[in-house]
Amino acid sequence: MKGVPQPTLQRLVVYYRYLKKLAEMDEEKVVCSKKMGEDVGTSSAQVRKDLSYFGEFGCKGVGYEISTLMRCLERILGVNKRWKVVLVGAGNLGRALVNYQGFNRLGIEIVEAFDNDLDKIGNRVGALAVKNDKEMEIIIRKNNIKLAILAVPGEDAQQVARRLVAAGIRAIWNFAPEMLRLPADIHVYDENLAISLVTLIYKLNQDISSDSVKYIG
Amino acid sequence: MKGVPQPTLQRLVVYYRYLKKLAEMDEEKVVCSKKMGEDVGTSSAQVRKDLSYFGEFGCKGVGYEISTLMRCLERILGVNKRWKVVLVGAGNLGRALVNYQGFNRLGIEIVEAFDNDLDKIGNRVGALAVKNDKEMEIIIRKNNIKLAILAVPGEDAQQVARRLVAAGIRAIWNFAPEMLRLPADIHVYDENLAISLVTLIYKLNQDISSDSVKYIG
DNA sequence: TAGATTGTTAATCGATTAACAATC
DNA sequence: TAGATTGTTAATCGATTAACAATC
Repeated sequence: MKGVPQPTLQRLVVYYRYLKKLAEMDEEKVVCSKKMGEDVGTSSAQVRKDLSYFGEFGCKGVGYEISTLMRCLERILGVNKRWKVVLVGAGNLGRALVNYQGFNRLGIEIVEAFDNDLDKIGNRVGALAVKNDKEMEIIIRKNNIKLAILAVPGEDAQQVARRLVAAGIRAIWNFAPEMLRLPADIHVYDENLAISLVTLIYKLNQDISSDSVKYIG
Repeated sequence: MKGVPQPTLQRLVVYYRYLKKLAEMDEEKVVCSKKMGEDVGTSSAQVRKDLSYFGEFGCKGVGYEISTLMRCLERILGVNKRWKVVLVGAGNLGRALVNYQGFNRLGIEIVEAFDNDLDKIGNRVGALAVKNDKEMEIIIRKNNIKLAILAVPGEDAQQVARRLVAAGIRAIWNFAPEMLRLPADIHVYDENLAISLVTLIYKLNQDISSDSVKYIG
């Protein structure tokens, strides 16, 4: 149950969503790794290998029972439970995340939103009212919240992150373009939108450069 | 210039942002790979290796001239040019992306926003007015736009993506939780927010499970 | 039984790390 | 010159792929 590669974990989420869709369509009871792989864009060997980190879920010569595997993945990933989450930073991105559908389906519930901007405090964001971030620590402690979404400006990120950890937060989904320096046992996922975008621009730019080489040479 | 690992590319963006900050602070003219690595959370060997894919930028015994390396990375990544981008899907996420600062700094300019929802068409999103997606193809062609942000519901994603490609789009930043099936020469970056979040939940859940083992055993 | 498909082992591939000669 | 640091080569590590025995 330890040493699961990060790529495997990410594919597991994809498998889970795929199985959920299959289950909704309700056409087949069983799916094999070959079909799964083709449908989600990987190989059958990869699918079997990924699952093998967690146990045996299939039936040789037959495949995987869709509903069973789905529920197993649900438990493995932890999305069978409900998770309370706080948002810090009620800017454009933060507001979009609160309103984003699809988190609910994964058992995520954003229960509070905080900001330090007096103009934002009190505003509605989805079903929430933005609260003063001074209340942050108390509310996080009282509700025993472990997961936070950090969507504050880069220059505030480190300081806010430390406050979150001091208040009992154990995992941070970080949208600020800053390296957070936190205790090693705090889980951080850096969601760096600029990185994603620039890798696309790089490839686009490569194409164009090699095109012009064609014209010259 | 080919065969650059994706992780290298992503770190290059981090180095670039780091150097920009150093340049703004204007304290040192030169930085060495050791300091760079420590400050951005990797090793000096990794920094040198990453750069070596593109040439020689340093001075043995000295380090890298900050402003020079910055400009080199700018050109390598393609962010020295301005890139026109269209947004398709003016929901919460799409609107947040249009308003997101930080893209501008990377030379990205979102020049049009489209939607098929009559309630959204005509609304302002940042400085843009949302247009009917029926006009999409014509406008993309006319302005010779190569990059699109796809923020439509999952069920529409495949069909919209095909239309974008037919209109001349060469790279898609895909926020829809769908595998796009497109010609191999189209660049797609899947930005899957659910995947990121679930990997955090998995780790959080692991912690909690092993905690309870502690109490039992 | 014959055909299909799993779970796993071994082989391959690719990225990271360590070490060091070159040289400022 | 002595100390520092690059760029690169070789060693290591980790993930993917291929192959196949087990078995439904």
